[in-house]
Amino acid sequence: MSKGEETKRFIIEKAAPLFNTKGIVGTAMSDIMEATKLSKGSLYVHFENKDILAASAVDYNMELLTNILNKRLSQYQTSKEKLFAYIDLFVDPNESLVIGGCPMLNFGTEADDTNEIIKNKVNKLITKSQKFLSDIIKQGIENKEFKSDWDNEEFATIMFAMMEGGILISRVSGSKDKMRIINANLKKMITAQTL
Amino acid sequence: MSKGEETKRFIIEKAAPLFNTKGIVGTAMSDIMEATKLSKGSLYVHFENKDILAASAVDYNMELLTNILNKRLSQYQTSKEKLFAYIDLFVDPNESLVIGGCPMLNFGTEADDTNEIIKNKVNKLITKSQKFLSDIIKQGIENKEFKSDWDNEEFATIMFAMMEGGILISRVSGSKDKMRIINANLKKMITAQTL
DNA sequence: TTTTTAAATGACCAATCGGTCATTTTTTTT
DNA sequence: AAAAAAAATGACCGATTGGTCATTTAAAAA
Repeated sequence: MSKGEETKRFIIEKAAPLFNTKGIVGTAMSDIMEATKLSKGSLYVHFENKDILAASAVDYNMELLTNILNKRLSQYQTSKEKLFAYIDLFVDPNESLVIGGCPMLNFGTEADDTNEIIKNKVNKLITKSQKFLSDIIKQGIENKEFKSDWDNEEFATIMFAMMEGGILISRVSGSKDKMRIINANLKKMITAQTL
Repeated sequence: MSKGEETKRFIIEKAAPLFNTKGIVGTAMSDIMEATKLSKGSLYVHFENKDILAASAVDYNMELLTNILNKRLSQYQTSKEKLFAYIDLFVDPNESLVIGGCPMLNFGTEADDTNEIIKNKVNKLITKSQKFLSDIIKQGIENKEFKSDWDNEEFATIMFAMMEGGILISRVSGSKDKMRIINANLKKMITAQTL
């Protein structure tokens, strides 16, 4: 990796948690200068403007979440174990996998009415996340782990929505109480479909 | 209502949808000047600073949502009808009851890490919303509409989380497809508890 | 109707915003 | 080691930010 590529990556790594906690509009270039200890001119050597830097940071946050998820879930064998592990990864939204919380929730709500590019990025990851879940279930059905008539795509949507809603509640209340309820109920639903 | 009170209310009414769509940080006083056609000085006659105006606008958005909900649901008699009506009010998050979408979702995600005052306001309304739902269920149990062993508070949490998650998905995708799935499943869950 | 009080105005302020660029410093290539 | 290319700097820019205030205008009280 050349010096330039190294610096570019370094900037993204430092900027990503800022954007995810303070929002895109709420994060100033001066914030990133401070976090990186780089001059303003240096930031603009690597990024045309703030929007492009923000988009890179959004991508980074999303990749980070995806990578952590893939890594942790690869340890488990059965589909049920994977689903349970997925659920458990989000028990405490105040100890988030990614600094600032779920980037889909954060950037999705900020961008839905104001930033088409970011909105589309979020939409893609949400779709991908649901497919990720429905694929695990599909596999489980094929392996005779789950009932064959379980609607995998429907459950993936429900599970995803419940968890995002749970993250919102937990982050705002500062407590994981409600998330625990959601997690327990999701597991109950999965168990009900287990053979 | 005195002239002053009238203007103050007018400013809040015009500012509320701006804050709910563009966010608190993303809305400038100049935006509100344009929306109200009032001078900057006039805005500051009625509000000490932007934060206080924003807080008032957040309150207004929340009251608006609460009032619409109470009004629409008061038409229905049975608990099941009320729950179904509640669900149906949110089938299309892109035709939102309040301009800009759900204020709990919008302000909650913006404020959770940056604005304690707004975060607490959102937390209160989320708690209240869940109580609103669990009270309907409780009433239904007392009226022998629902099974007596149905955990009303748990279901209220699940239902609320699912709907907020569904709103996020629908707003970002621009389609109500996933919300339809969520709505149908919530109704199925309720029906399963109906005597 | 006169007096008092409140509301509205818009010029003005310092601070900060995103962004540029000539110059210097550091890497990389030759 | 010399030459060329890339990276880093920081002073500087115009525009916009939230906010103030003396002055004018309008509403409320006497």
